[in-house]
Amino acid sequence: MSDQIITRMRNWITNCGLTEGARLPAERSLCADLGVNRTELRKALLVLEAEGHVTRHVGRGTFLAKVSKSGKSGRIDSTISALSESTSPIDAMNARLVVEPQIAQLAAMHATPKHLQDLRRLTTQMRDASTWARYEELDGEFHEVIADAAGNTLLQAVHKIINRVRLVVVWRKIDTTASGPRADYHSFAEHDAILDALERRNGSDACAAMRAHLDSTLTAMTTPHGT
Amino acid sequence: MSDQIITRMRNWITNCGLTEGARLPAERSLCADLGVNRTELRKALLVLEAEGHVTRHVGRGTFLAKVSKSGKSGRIDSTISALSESTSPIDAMNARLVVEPQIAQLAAMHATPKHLQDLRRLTTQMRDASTWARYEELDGEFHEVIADAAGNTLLQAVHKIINRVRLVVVWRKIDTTASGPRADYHSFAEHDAILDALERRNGSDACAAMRAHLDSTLTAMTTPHGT
DNA sequence: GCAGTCCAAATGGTCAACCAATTATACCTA
DNA sequence: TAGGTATAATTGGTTGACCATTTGGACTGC
Repeated sequence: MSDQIITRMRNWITNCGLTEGARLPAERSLCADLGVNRTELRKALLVLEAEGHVTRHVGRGTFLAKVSKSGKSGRIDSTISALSESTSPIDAMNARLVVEPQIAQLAAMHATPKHLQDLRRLTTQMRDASTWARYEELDGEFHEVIADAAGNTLLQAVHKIINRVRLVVVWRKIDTTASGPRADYHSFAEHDAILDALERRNGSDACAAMRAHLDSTLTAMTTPHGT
Repeated sequence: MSDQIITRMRNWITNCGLTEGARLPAERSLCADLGVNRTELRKALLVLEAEGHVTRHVGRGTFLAKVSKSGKSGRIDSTISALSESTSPIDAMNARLVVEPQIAQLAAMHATPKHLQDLRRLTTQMRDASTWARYEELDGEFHEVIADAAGNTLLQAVHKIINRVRLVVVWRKIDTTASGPRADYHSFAEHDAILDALERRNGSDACAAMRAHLDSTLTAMTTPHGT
């Protein structure tokens, strides 16, 4: 499919080290380098031209237009805003339930001492959080550290996307006037269980503990939060 | 300039009164209506396809895309090119192993008769594929239909991202000169097993069958492909 | 040495015939 | 009549030769 060629060309452009305004290799040599025929390459170039990334002139060649080499985060941002328009809160939580337990399982294998140390620090800080906003911030960091510990950059990115879509989609129902989580807040013990499994390098326990944690959160979210 | 044709096509689409999923006139008649030759029209259609506004199928025609999908794909593309720079082939396959089995499990619950019918058709077509490229295309569609059947737009998007990053990252090692998969190709039975579990609405079986399929593919990928 | 000219090579663009997939239709058989 | 099968028509996709433009160097004349 030519869709793939377009992606490869985008990739090539960002990696070829050419600055804006530079001339690309001729079509006939470029398609030999990439191992595709000229028609496929021209299809990709046409799309890139329509997007404004390159300009082409007969007899002269193809040139890079001014492409802002924005970092990954900016592009992920636009993905998130697009996805959040068509995702329901339930979908977001279910997606989290699909990915995070297995991320925890991988983290049990690959977590470094630094990761475990950070997680221990975070569990302590969460217990001391005086506001819900502060707690949420620490909780998000807790999950991000685990995703990082899994050692898979693609899964880490997926985790980031899912969680940020979730933050956009599920509106905070937490009473922001409250002072903070009580000492017996259920998530404390659940976080401890996850961390304990990670320290024991027990992947299946970590997976189960993470699933229990998310289930518990989902239940709390869908239940009216009276006492 | 073909830029103008693209604009005219955009206007034509918005004014023609066709609803989403409707079929456009055939290229040969459309380019007569618009007074342009087929090459120019096809350039415009290619851009519109890359933008996600239309989809095209050999022998069937060109169709207006679902509006929910339009606009997202282009942005997902840039996300993919960014991610593929920092993802290893092993990471890509592992990410697939994390997400797809559970997607299959959800699909067992939510698949519509239409989904199952499409999957049955695809399994047949894959057996008849005369080239590896054709088989890969159908296989990709098979997995996409399952992701769609899971009924979770966020998971579907995640699945799409992972698979397209994988396509960029793991370079095709398949001998493109070969005629196509043999009749006893292992994936045939594995696809059948997945489809069978989906038709029986058995989520755990579907999950296991998908995992077995991906494991098998991963093994084949990492093993030198002698006989 | 220099300006001008010409021409060949290289480049992106175009076209018509052909290919492959799909669908519609006619036809046959039970 | 129902259903299957072969066949033709339709559709989007591909290919290779060819076209139009630009560039750069060789050549010429002064």
